[in-house]
Amino acid sequence: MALDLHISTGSTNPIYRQIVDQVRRAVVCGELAVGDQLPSVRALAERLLVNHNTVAKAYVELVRDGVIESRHGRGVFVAKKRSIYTKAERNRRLETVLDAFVSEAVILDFDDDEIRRAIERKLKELNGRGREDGT
Amino acid sequence: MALDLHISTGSTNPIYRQIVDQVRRAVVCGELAVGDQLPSVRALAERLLVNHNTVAKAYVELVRDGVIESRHGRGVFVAKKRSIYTKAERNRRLETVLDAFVSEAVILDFDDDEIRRAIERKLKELNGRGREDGT
Amino acid sequence: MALDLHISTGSTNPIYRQIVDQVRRAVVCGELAVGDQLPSVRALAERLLVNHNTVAKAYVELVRDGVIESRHGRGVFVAKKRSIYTKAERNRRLETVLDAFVSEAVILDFDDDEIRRAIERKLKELNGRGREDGT
Amino acid sequence: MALDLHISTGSTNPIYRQIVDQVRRAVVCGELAVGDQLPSVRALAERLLVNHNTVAKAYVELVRDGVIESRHGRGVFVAKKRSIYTKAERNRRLETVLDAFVSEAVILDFDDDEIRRAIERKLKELNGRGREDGT
DNA sequence: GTGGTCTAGACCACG
DNA sequence: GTGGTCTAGACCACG
Repeated sequence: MALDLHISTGSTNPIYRQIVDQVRRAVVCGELAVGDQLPSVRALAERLLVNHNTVAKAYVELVRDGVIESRHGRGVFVAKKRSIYTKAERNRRLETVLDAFVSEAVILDFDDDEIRRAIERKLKELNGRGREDGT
Repeated sequence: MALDLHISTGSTNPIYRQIVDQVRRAVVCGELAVGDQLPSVRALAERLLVNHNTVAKAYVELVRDGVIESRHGRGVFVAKKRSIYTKAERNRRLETVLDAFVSEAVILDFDDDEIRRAIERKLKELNGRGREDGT
Repeated sequence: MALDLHISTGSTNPIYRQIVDQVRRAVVCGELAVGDQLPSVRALAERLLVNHNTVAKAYVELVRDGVIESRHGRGVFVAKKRSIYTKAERNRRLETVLDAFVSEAVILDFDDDEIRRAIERKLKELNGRGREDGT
Repeated sequence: MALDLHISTGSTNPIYRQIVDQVRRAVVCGELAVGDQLPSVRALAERLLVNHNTVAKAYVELVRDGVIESRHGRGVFVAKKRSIYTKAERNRRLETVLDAFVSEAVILDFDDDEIRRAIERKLKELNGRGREDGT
């Protein structure tokens, strides 16, 4: 299955962030499996109509987080999953995105049950797409 | 109940964003009712020890989004609630932050139950601060 | 004490790496204490005669590793020390630099005792310069 | 004893570097004696499943550093040991990798004893592979 | 003034 | 052909 990325230039979210997030999501969903090769920096840049440095920046961040690995001269591949961060650091990072999510939901005037249902829907969606539980 | 804001300078979240979010949340939670007066730009800046341009920027955004309104020469007040976003737009915005949250959580290797518990904890935390359920 | 950095353009080590390494070393040695401000991206770039993007790249990496933190519009500061990486990840990273060190030493024909003495000398040097043990 | 090389494609260390380092170490450790013949570029490339240009590049570097010598039409042999670097240069090079190693270890929050133990472990590992102490 | 992002284009290292 | 680094220069967000 070809990696399907789309970036929005009008967003406050920088382009390289959008790439990072979408690749991570593809890995989480099982669209990309361990060992799969990603498009080359230049090929992806051309496809997304962005500068190659922007793609490279996204790939560097993904490498640093252990999601992908770069084999010199050969390309970029999905890495074997490994735990990089301490429990404290993982909690710190979870808190950041949790805050962003719940605040935005509350500001948009969704109530607690709507938030719960949204979460359940999304978890089901992910589990359905190739993620074996007990991962 | 006086508006209780606290900003953190070390955060990646810009200060003006923190102000906007906390005011919005206070309105949603009922800590601030329609017609309540907010502190003046300069008073709030002084209290929070931030630049007054930063507070002004936050207020501009809140006015633009219809949360507060400025009455010339009198001050800034909580506006009558009006829905700005269509249902579809609200859902679209929720989906964005929901995706960001759940995929980050999964990448960080939290399982479904940990995610649910994190959500419950955060909701409880918010409800504790004056928000009655079903608000 | 002003931060004293020097980069060598002829090295195989990229410029941004040299900056990262030297800042880390300065933090380790106590030349930079928690809360100290680093030179601005542009000021440092000018001083080192390199492009500001190169300095920015170094700072981004230091932020990602939790060594420094960026306060928007104010500058970059030495962060409070926190453990980010798991034991396994720390070991993995140690192994990489350990291999590089010992291989090079062996290739240069230093014997085991010379290597031990070099390590002792360096540890003493670091402990003498503001690093309290039990850190 | 046949030259025992193993390269890891996933490493950040380029393949040609891995070959260079391992050959040098084999010479230092006595696994390869003066006058011993090395496998041909193509034979080694085939054995290691790498591009022959990669092996050639490694051999060029080893020749340049005086570790091996190529006898036209006959093959590649371990050269008579000669010191290329002055004492000062050897110390300078050791200092560079020593700094990199110790400061990374300290940043990763390993204490002095852990560093010592890591060194001992690595030295033992190397000595186990045919290097007699005092070599 | 501060850092962050992006582009266009170049050159290098590796295989 | 692959990724990595760097420059010069631009524009944006924040305070």
